[in-house]
Amino acid sequence: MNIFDIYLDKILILIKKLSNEGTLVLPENLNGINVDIPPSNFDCDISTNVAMVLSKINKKAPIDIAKTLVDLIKSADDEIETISVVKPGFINIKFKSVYWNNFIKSINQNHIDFGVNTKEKKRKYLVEFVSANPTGPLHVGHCRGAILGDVISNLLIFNKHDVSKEYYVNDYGNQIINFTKSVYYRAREIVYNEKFPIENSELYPGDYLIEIAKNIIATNKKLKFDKFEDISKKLTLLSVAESLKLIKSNLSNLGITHDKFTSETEIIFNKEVEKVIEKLKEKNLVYQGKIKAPKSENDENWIEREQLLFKATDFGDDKDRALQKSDKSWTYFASDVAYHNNKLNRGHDVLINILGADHAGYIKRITSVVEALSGDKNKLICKVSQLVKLIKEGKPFKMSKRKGDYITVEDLISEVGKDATRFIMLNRSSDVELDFDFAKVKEKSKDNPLYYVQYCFARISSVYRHVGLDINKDLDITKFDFKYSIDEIKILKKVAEWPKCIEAASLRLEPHRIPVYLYELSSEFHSYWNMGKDDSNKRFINDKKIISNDKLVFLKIISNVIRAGMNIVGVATPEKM
RNA sequence: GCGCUCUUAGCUCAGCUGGAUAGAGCAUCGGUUUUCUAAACCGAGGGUCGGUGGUUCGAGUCCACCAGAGCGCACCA
Repeated sequence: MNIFDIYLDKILILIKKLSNEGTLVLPENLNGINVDIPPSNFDCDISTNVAMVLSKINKKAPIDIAKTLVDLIKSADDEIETISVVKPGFINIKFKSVYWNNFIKSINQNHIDFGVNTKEKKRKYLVEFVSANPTGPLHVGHCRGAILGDVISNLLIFNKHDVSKEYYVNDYGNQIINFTKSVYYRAREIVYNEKFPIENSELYPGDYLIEIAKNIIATNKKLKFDKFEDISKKLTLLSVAESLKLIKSNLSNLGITHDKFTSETEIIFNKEVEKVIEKLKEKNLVYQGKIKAPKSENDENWIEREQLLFKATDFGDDKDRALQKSDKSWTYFASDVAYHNNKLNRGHDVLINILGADHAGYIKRITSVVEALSGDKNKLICKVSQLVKLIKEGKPFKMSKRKGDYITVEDLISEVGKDATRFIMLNRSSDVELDFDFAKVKEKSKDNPLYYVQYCFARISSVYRHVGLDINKDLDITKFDFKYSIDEIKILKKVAEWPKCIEAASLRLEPHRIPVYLYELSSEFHSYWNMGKDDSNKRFINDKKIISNDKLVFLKIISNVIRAGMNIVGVATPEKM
């Protein structure tokens, strides 16, 4: 629990007591009451709106309610230095330094769990992310969602939940056939010296297919590249496997590993689609019918056909969705329904899907189907990551798959590095388009927030190194002096916000709050560090090369929060820079 | 035409599920190194939170409408 919640509980107990005594009327819902961080221009530590929330139902001015509460709060708590009522009716509290001393003591004792959200009960999560078609290496477009999914998983794991990270392999359908054909023609190019039919727009032109073909030829000496139909099955397996090898290596370069790869082909082969459709039929959610043309669409182009449909409109979707194509084969949607049923059968409490912006239109139908199968509206949460606008040499860089003119994850990592990529991609809300400027990401200055935060950790490490200690080892200190200055307490107040940051980030699955917080904390620290230039009392190591226990603990606490945050983000905390 | 996401300082963006005088960075201008890492710090200027209404003690935040940007809208995956 964080210090704000602890105080909120105190206030709730107080007003409930007053309500029982009949001196205060409480609304049914107390959720509007909160304890928060006051704006920086007020000289206080926490602030509550309780009087304003209670004002209406008690038919009293907020200020008057606040005044009566203030006396009661003050008399019940001897750690309060000042408590005041401010304009609209806020109650502001400033603690004595002993309060912060106790705070430090408590996090120094259980530093490993500091920040972990203990309010939520432990649950089983399944996070599906990336799930890019296995037709080649990952490119920059996949990157943001990949990192988002990975960090959401880290965040849930940090909060002690059970998490399975999964990749759905779309190794079935026309795109895979075209991909396999492309490998086939590349192989013929090598074996028979036959020109690759580049004019065929269905085929994949990328050079990486040559590598894939070479690898397959080298490891399958007996394979003859004569008639495509004769080897298509075998070649598909081999090509997809090669592709996945590339993708896994890309992911590993980004610092990402999945726990499970589920194959679409396998889902279809195991008749899971039939089974789930049977299940939906029992619920009367599947029927043979026609989809109506959208109003604006040209009627001439619209082909109406009767096919097997899922009643997505029962769940708020704009149209019912096709499960079967006219040749009776399953649509992508049908196998995805089966895959989600498969996920549900494995007993997860919550499913999370990370999707790219171009798949946002798909959310309604898949959440509908999960609701239909599980009876739970909130079983599946879809998180969309918006596009990344690449900027190179000051200009937007457009990728074109046809020209083979796109930036792969490999290019990206070798140019700007894993950590900078992860930190920058996460530093913004996933709801917003992101500018990714190669020049800026590579810059080693405070323009680059990654280095700014890492530098903070490195400075702390440096102090420890100077007094012969290792920042990565536990501190064995039992004796404290507990004399912290106003400037140090200011940083400790920021540290106290860490659990709140984690809570907000995990509640809304918004990991960008973590880099934003780490930047703010680092900023406070750098600021303090520079005070040491004018005031030697603020230097960590004194003239006699001695550091106080207070300062050692102070640094330790800050470094632990930074390390924990950077671990969630998935980037390093170097001791020297 | 419909759906989803977005619109906050010159630029890039935060804003903790409705709170107080809306915050950072970049850019601009001016300062800070015999001392723990200057990849740092301090100061200055810069705003009709896209627009109009509404909800209430209180709106950048919620609702409606409008404008603009991006993404999507059949058996592709």
